[in-house]
Amino acid sequence: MRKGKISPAVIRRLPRYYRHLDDLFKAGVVRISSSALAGNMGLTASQIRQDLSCFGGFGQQGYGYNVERLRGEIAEILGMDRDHTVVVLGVGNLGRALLENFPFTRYGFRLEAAFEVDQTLVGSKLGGVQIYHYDEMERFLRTSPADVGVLTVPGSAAARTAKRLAACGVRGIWNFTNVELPESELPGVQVENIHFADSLLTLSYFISEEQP
Amino acid sequence: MRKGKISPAVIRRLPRYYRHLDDLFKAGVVRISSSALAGNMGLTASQIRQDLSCFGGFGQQGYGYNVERLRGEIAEILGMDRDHTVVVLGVGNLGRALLENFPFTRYGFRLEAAFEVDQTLVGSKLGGVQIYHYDEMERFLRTSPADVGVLTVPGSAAARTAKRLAACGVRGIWNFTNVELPESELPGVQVENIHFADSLLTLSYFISEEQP
DNA sequence: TAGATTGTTAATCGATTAACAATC
DNA sequence: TAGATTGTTAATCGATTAACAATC
Repeated sequence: MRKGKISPAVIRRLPRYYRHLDDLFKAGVVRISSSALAGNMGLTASQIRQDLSCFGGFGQQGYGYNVERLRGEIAEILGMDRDHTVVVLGVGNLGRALLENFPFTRYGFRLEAAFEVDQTLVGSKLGGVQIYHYDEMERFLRTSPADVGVLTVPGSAAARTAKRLAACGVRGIWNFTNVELPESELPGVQVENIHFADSLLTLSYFISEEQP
Repeated sequence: MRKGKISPAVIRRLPRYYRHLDDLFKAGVVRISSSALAGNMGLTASQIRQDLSCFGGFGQQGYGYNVERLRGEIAEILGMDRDHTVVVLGVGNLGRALLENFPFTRYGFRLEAAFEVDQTLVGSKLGGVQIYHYDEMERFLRTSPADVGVLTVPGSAAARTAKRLAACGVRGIWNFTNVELPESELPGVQVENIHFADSLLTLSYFISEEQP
């Protein structure tokens, strides 16, 4: 289905396509043309057709795209059907926010466990997820390997936690710390960063620029 | 100092430059060459020189860049010296995480207030910030305008809260909801999104791809 | 059939890399 | 001075847009 190497620019747009198609699907829309979707998303019709054609011909001349089918195809391309497993490292406010509110299952992830140093939290559950002591990580992952580790530890613990996760065989790290992880020391591990500070500073730039 | 229009690609890299230069500065490094910084950051020296030259000649032939000066210049370009004001909308787990843990001041933002519908929180403080009722927003912002609103409300309240913020004259919205804000209805407001789901799905793509 | 809309090829635009003269 | 390193111009690469034949 996939035709050769997909460009990073296209990949970064896929989740957004999925989100819009899911909204359309839930709204009962059956078909959509590239130009209607483009209007929706603030892209050009040309770009949408170009992007989707990387993966195969999902549309039909004179008709457009079937919303449900296209949504399903993109879900599959994104790996949402693979039942990935995930563990959370660090149950501070942010870890807690993710455990209690983020709909991992909606995106094909199964939340297996959380790890935390604070003994008052160890042994309890949050969002239905068992919290173990941070040092139980290796033992736990030996018997129940996880695909992804969510890094919500303090910045000072980020690099070494990442290395321990890599040693435990995770294939992805979802990094919420404002620390740049040394990818050279994390072979075979995909790192996806959510850098709050970078995002806020980008906003700062734009609001400063418009009012010099 | 700024030379013409700066490309989006460059702007997105500026916070990362700042972060690395800040680390170097704190580590006591006085000067750095474009190629050393490039090695650090996983970019090319050429790109760094090209990027920085958008804003003027901060370097010196045969020497490189003075870390403290360059850090300061980038801080200024990003508007970190402008004492922006910010309010938080919605004090769930995520709002709380930001109030208690995110170092707004380090990035030049002054946290003025938070707004929440839950009466049990209204009137208390979190991270030193007063929590008002959600409906006090207009009254509060009339007397103390804010530059940025942080959107940590439930998705269902996102669009209408954004519109109210825009009507109150904020110039930026830092959007943590997984909802696409209708920018056409937010004239003059810069929106910067942190879409957790998009980020996780990107990671999902990469770990699924490498193991087909 | 006629109208609509795709998938794809070609043209344009923007971003990155390479090269090098200028100069500290 | 000699060595290092910038800022900038030119070359390459990648991504977006335009155009249109194919076809539902």
